[in-house]
Amino acid sequence: MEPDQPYRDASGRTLADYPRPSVAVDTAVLTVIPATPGVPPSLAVLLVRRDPAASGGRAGWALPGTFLHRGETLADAVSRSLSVKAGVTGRDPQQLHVFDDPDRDDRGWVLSVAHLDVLTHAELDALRDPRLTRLAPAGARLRLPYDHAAILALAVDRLRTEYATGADPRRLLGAAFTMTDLRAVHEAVAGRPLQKDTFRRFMVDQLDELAHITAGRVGRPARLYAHRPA
Amino acid sequence: MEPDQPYRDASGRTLADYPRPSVAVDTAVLTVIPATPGVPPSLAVLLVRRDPAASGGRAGWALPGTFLHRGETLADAVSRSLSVKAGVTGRDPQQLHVFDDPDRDDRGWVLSVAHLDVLTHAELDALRDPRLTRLAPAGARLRLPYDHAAILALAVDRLRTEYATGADPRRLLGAAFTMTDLRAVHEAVAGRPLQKDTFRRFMVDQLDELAHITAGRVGRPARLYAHRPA
DNA sequence: GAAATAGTGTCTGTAAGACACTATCGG
DNA sequence: CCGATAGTGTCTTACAGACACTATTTC
Repeated sequence: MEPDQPYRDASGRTLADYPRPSVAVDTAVLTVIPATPGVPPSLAVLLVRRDPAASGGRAGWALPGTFLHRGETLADAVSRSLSVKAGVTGRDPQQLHVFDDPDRDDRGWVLSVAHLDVLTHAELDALRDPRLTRLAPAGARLRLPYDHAAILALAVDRLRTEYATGADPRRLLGAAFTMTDLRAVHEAVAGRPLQKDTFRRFMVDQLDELAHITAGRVGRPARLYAHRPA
Repeated sequence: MEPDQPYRDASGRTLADYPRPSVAVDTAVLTVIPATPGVPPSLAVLLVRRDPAASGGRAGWALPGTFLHRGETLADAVSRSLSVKAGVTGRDPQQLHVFDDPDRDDRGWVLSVAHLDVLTHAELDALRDPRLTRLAPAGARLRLPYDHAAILALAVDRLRTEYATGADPRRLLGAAFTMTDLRAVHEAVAGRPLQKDTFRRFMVDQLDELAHITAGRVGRPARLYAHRPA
């Protein structure tokens, strides 16, 4: 990837002659676990077992991460780390922040670019390796190494901001859903109950109204909606 | 800075045995140039002369930037680049985004962390070296190298978002100012005129009302306000 | 008084929060 | 009919946008 005639500065040195940091990516993969009878849906984060060699022999759980390889973009590295460490294919990782404390990693000088990615629970549970990964409640104060607790907090905050502005912007719901389904997802992200009527009025004109109606369940059937193509 | 017993991974290699990118910082330093008779205040960005050696002999202007040195935080590197390249002391640089295209810099593999910093025109004009720097209108489509046009656009957007939420959050105004002064600054940042009455009603209860009044000028004297201590 | 600038009264439209009501199903 | 869930009517409050008015100065 280096040019044949590497660039040399005024003192005749190339970029490689100056000290460079290692650059890592760490990703908070968030999802919404669907409701089960009696349990509301909840926001969860994907954790992977820490490499014992990299963590000084200590066990534990951490956000998936990896070092950036030559020729890769950060998004590539995020996808690779999810694929290798969790068996999961990422969708659209989004940068959050660079953690840059020179002493944050005792292995050396390591910058970490924090990312957020969002997957449906179906994708995540079908793909992830249960021996290497677990899902933990994203709202809880988890004990995580490095800056991972801060990354998680940033990621949840970012996702909440996104979900406050529109209808399921990360497409966690499928092709057809009821207003109650949509509200349940938004409540899981927000971490608090939302008003039924206000919520509906805000969302209804951002969605396509389908002709179909739910049937077979208790209570009045619900209208079905779909995401607007946009 | 390296520990005496460097960390070795499963294959016995240290972090330094893997390829690492160079990491740069580039900063959009924004300011508001005060009104002169007949000319409204305007948002401006600080540009520095490009190092001809680094730009293949081509002249031109760019955002100030530098490479990250060992032991430095990104904010440190931003401050250093402003100090060395422009003679300016930065205040509170804020990360915007990491530009990570592996081919974005023809000198090699260089990541750039874009930053925003904001200074008063007084600070900037007292400190900056006019032979090395100029102020350019931040709204214009400037021809800038690398991703600098994108960085500038991100920086302006971020500043607009900040100024939409409160009264002069970056403290571009001094200890006492009129509502018209405040509105002029917000209009320069927003890049469009704002309603006099709506603006006042939104701002007035975020400020401390001073006892003093302007005098000596044409028209009704104006009440003076100060930033609330926060 | 005229020009200029500062500041306010008030109407309209929109939207959130809150509450209670109506609608339509299964059993 | 009852229980359960879906969906709406409507009141209150708040606030942005818009317009026109009043207030206080210099000349």
